[in-house]
Amino acid sequence: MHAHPHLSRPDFSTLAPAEAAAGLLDGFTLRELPKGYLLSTPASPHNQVLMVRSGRLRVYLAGDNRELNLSFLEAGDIYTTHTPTYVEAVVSTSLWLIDTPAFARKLATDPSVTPVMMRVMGRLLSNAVGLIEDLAFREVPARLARFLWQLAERRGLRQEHGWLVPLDFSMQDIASLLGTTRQSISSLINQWEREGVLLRQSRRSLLVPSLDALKTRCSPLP
Amino acid sequence: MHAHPHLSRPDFSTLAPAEAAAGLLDGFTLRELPKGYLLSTPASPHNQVLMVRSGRLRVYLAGDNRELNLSFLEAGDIYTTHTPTYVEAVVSTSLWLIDTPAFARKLATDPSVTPVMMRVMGRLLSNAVGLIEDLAFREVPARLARFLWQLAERRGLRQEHGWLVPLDFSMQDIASLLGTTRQSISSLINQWEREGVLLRQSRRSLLVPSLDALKTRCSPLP
DNA sequence: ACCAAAACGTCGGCCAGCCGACGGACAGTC
DNA sequence: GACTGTCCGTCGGCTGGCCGACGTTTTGGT
Repeated sequence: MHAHPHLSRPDFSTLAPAEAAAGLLDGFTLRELPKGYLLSTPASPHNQVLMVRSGRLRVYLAGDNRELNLSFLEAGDIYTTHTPTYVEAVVSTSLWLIDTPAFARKLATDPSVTPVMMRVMGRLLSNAVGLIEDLAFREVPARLARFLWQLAERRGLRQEHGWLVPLDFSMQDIASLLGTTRQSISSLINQWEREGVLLRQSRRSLLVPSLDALKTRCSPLP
Repeated sequence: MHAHPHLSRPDFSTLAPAEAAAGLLDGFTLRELPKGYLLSTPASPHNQVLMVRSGRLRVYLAGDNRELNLSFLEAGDIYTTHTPTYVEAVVSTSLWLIDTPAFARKLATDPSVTPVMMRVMGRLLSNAVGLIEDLAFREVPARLARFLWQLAERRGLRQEHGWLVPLDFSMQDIASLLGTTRQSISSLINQWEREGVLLRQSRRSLLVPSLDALKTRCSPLP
């Protein structure tokens, strides 16, 4: 199994602190984006490389009256607009930016940046492939189960009666991440709550008594 | 508009002949694969970088009794198994291979390889995003129209009564590229033939009288 | 020329899930 | 407290296209 788009963070443990502080961000400019700002569209001419300092970006594709979220980027996340997507600040966000020509020069002079960049692109690729697998092979319930399961694995807090899973996405957000509709997600979650797989804690968190119950729902129809 | 997976070729015009001959392939080993050989699976432990010399590779994902082709690789194509896919020789194939650790060393010592690799990964990413758009936003007829249209753009030969489009894929191959079934493709092609959009020339080529007829079928429902 | 295997054409049943619609529950804000 | 915007729950109708099935055509091997 490999990672889901929206849950993976860059692997900074492999980045020497000196690099992170000194080399890597040379040449980047710091920018503040207001909430709702559209940083990039598929049509925009020049690519760039960015790293989020604080806030939250949404990376998405848009089709005929429908949107598909590829990923949400938060503090520390790196992204490159090599690929034709929309990038939008969902809250006020500050980030470091550089455009591709400048970054290419940087790559040429400082070879230590290359492995970082390869990892970033590799991760983007894995995310994309994961989404393709979801869309092509899995039904909506399996996608949601996988999503929640991974969220619990990564962000869940062990509690007395299960895992407390923080959920700072609206149902519309989740639907767009999984390539389905708000209604389908809403119905599923409520059904699962009736079945005892989930307990709604607050508005923005779930309690999952047993991860196994989720895991069994990850496969098509056993 | 951006490229479809299965139709793009690497841009060697940007590669100085000296590089192509001398630097790039240093450290690669030449291998011959028999027809049907499975070079790589999602489970296989170590990644590699490869370039096809002759023959044909199929890159695909497998799900529950279903397969999805990401791409077919032919002479000159470069690929990296950074991402968990199956790679299989559909005919007897010869290729240059190197594994990632060795390639990483190469990248570190010879910075001129970096841009080539970035382009390759960028292309893979664009292909993946294109597929996601297909699966998420477009219905099957639109996917097929787009596929044929791009094939005609790239490989089509101008003829007296239209474009002659070579088609060295079986219908099953096309279906798997577009994330649908053999039956749907078969029905569509025959229907379009009845409507005069297509003429079957030989078994492995089509004659398209007007590309516009295809183009109008690329959008959902106008 | 022959036969097996692969590829193609077509039909109908069936269902996941999209879509529109509408009402209720929560914030904030004035 | 009323006013407004965003989010959530639920229902039913409708449909794209998957699936199984079966017959026909083409290919390739010996």
